[in-house]
Amino acid sequence: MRHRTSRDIRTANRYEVLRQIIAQSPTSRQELAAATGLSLATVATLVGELLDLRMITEVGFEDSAGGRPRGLVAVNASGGALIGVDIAETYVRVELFDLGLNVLARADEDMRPGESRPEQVVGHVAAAVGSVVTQAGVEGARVLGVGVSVPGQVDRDTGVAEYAPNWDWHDVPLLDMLAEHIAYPLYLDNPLRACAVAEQWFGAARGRGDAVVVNLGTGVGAGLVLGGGLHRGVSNSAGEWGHTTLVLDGRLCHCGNHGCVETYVGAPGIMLNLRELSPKSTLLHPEDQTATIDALARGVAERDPVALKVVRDTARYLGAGIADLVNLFNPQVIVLSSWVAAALGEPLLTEVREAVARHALRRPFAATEIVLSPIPTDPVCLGAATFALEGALSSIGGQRPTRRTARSRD
Amino acid sequence: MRHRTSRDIRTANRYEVLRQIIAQSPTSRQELAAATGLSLATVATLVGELLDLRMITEVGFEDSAGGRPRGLVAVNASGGALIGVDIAETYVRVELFDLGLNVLARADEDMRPGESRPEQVVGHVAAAVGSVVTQAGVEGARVLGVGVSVPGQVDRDTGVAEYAPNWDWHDVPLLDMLAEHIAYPLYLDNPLRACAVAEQWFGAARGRGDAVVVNLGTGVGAGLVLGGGLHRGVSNSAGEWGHTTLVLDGRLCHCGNHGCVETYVGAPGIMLNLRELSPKSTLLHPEDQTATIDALARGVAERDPVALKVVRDTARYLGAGIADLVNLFNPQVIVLSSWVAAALGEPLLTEVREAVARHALRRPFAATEIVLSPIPTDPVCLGAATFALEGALSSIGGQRPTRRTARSRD
DNA sequence: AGGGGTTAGGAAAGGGGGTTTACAAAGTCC
DNA sequence: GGACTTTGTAAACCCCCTTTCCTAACCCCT
Repeated sequence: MRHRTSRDIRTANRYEVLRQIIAQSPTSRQELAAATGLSLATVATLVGELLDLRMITEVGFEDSAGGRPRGLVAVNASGGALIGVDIAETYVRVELFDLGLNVLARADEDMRPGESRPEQVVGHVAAAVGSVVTQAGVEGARVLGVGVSVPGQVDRDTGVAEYAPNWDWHDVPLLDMLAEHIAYPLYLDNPLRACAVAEQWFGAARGRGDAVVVNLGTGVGAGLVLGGGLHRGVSNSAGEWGHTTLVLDGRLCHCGNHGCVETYVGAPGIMLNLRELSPKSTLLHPEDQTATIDALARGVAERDPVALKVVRDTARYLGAGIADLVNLFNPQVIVLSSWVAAALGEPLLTEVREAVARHALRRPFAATEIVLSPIPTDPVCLGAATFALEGALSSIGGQRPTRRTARSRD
Repeated sequence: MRHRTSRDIRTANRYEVLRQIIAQSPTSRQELAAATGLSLATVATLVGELLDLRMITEVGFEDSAGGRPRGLVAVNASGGALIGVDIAETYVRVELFDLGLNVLARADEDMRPGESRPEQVVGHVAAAVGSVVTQAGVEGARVLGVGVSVPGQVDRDTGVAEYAPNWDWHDVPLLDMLAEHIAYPLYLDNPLRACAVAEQWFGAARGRGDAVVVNLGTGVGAGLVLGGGLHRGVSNSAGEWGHTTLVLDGRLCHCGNHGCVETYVGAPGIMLNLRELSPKSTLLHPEDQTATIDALARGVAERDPVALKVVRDTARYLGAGIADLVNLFNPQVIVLSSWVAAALGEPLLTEVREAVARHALRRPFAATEIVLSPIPTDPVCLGAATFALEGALSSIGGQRPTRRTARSRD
């Protein structure tokens, strides 16, 4: 249990100020102070730091009520680039962002079922990272860092993928291997936490002390934002909500247990819900999760009774599971994220809200918002890039206090 | 989302030092520095503060390896008194502690089923508090504070019991009402968090950053110690684990939901497990939870097959539920607390460990210890008193720096 | 008995951090 | 052009922790 130091306070405040600037660009120091609750002096110092780092720039002035005009600052989009890497079971996706977190370039690499050796995956990642840097035409020096998300349990400090169930990896020194191909600072974590941090910085969890980001994809999990920070647990594997028991002695899960949430609301689980209801439905595309979920979404839009029923059943399971999260964590907001949530959208959300209302305790439920993720792009890449951003912001504390040298503002 | 300030660091360190002193009295500054990871200078300042407050005293010297002997400090048991109040459905229990957290006096007041009005409860509390102060013969001035635990949802800042399901209280200004009868500083919270804080200070969660305290009584809940602090949630109702769904469409719970954990592993749930297995068992004492649980415990000790089976069944439910906690929180330790856990003891623990092993993910499970609470007395009273202790320690930050006046050591 | 070695603990200096206060800068209004 | 307003920086201050220096207190050895 490491001690909290005053430096942590500084880092947290730096995060908060930059978050706020990214969220609302351009903005004034006054507004930042009001939004963050910090004093004007502190905001001014932090803004000065960020200006020195060229992460933001002064962009003009705003009339004040009869006095000196407010100076405005905005993200300096071209002040650097961040790269997010989403390693999944069947593909590697890499996105390059500017500092406004806009996607400048993207590269996808498909991985064949056989390609599961770490060396092969590392090769794909290196190729894709090289590709986005070339595409975006940024000089390498401007890349502030590369965040890598890999499913499973990782040690973010040593950069080791301790356990990745997809490929049966054990203690793969992924970051060291990548470092041989990639010269930028590297950061490792898993998709659950990537999505959580993306919501915390840019999504529905912004400014919320306690939030749970529910990830609905092929697998299912929850990213926990508690007390303003990511909760990681003692071995960095907190948030394994997908293997929570929802139905005692229920469906068999690949984890060996029965009745896991994932077997009912993960994409394969939803397919099973559909198959059990209507084995011959045309909505069902065996062997293709994405197609099936998309077909369901279209079906719901067209008021197809089978699709409606499947979504309702799924929402019922999901609602019971989310109600548990509401009761346990009493968060301000629960965010539904990842591709299944994005595909099924509002209809799912509505049903889920009703189901949660039935299962959760009244008062905690009343305190909790349930929303869809407002993030339009791949949240895993964005979150991974955010790890790189956080890394860049933390490391500046380490070096000397960056004495501001005569910064002219004309 | 309030900001963290440098004062919070000080308070946390103060807690840690005093915790350590209470745990191991007498002790030296050197040992404290090693145990807390703080510098010697900081430890010395904090120890000085506590000496000034008369919470600890210098008690002698210890030989060092050939140099100046180490000064030893110990809790000054008679330096003050703390009172913990445990308000439950059918009784009010009040205990008075010295600063070593030893029980000096105890008072129990039974409440008849009809007596549910706040005024009546307040009357009982006031009477019992008066009683323990008289019994212990301490001067009133030495009482540092009174911690009150009431089941349900409370607002600890305003001292309002927002919702107490036992008596259908809504927004009762409990602390204001008590303040008319009790002149000491008052602190309000609920039994879940009281047990958690008791474990954090004096029990199995000491020194652990992440711990879950599972409360097994008539009701069931979990106190969450995350990142070294209590997690309260946005409306101070985090930890309502008892109403987590364990069996979809299972037993009806008084909360209106089906299949809640509480209906299987709360005392009434265990009685139902017994009744379903063997309706005419002599172990069953209808209308008397305590007697039934005690009978079960004796039955297990005597290898009664029915008792063994009931405990095994209960442990199976409990294990599935606790496995969810292991997966979600990835804590260092899970503590089983409250009277049902104490009564069923080791046999329950053994079965629970096996059941959790079957349900939880392998790696998080390997990182988590599961233990019985080592606290021998009523953990709720102890925890409530601890709230008063924490209050006394926090408030000293507010006043002036207590300039140390010539403290002679002869 | 008196010095040298060793360890404990206090006092002062130093480096972070945040806030308050004072003041210069840059406008508006009369 | 002067008075008023508002912004933003600089300086002073308080809090916190650590490092460094020095004295206190004890041991051992001569």
